[in-house]
Amino acid sequence: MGVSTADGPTARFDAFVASCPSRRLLETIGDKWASLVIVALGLEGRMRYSELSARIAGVSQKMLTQTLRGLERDGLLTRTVTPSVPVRVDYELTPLGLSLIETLRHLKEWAEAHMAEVDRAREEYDRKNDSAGRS
Amino acid sequence: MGVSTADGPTARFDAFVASCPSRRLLETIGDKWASLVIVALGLEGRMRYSELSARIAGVSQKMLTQTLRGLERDGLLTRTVTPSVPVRVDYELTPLGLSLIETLRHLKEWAEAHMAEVDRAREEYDRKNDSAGRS
DNA sequence: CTGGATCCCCCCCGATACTG
DNA sequence: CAGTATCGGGGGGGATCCAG
Repeated sequence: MGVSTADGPTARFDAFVASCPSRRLLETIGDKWASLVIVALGLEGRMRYSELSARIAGVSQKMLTQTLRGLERDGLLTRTVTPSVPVRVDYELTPLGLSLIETLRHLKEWAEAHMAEVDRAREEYDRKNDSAGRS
Repeated sequence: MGVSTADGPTARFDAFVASCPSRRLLETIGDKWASLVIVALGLEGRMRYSELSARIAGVSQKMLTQTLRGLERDGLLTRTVTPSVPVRVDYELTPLGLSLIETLRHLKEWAEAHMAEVDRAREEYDRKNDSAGRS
């Protein structure tokens, strides 16, 4: 709140309001671990907590759990507890989560097509600012 | 380091390595202000620093400058200084930056089509955990 | 007008220890 | 096996002042 005092003619394009769907989506999948969890589940189908933990190298228990809770809350995946000993918990994408994978593929395609350009731009930019510097 | 000791058969899918293009792209556009700058420039074409500052409500000078530098480094936009008094600086998307807008549109489309579902899922999730809570 | 420099707070996140 | 609770460091990012 505070960004847009009125919902009327003040907001010309909604992309700049916090409630804009696109921005909220970016906050979700822009999350480092969230997208990895989604991709992993998209590839493997259904995974246990320990499988996810092993698959996504570098994630801590805390972040994995936190990420899974968030995605479950968003309705992107389901959490299934099998009350055995020891407990078994499985995670699986919902149809909603599966549909998101299509979108992630578009991102992947752009990245694979253009990230090399980004690399070159970075090298050039860094080279200019490392040696010659400013002014 | 430590994530992938070997580049050989250890890494089965590159999406989980930090150098994966998709992940790097997500780090870029997942940045709160970066995507807003890109969208703004995509709509308006060419904008001055002050125009961007006014257009993207809530961004601080520091973050705006920092974001612009990052995007310039990535080759997504150009920075043009007109040495008048006072100085005038214009920002404009490069062809590379323009191509990224197409990708952002896919995100937008998914968001507009499905974010309502996410909202419903959240409400339901919160309602269940606010009242009944945990066992 | 554009933005660099500095201070500083907050929150994210990793590490560790403990529970069912 | 699958978490929760807690502590603490580090960095993101806002506010402010200053420079070109």
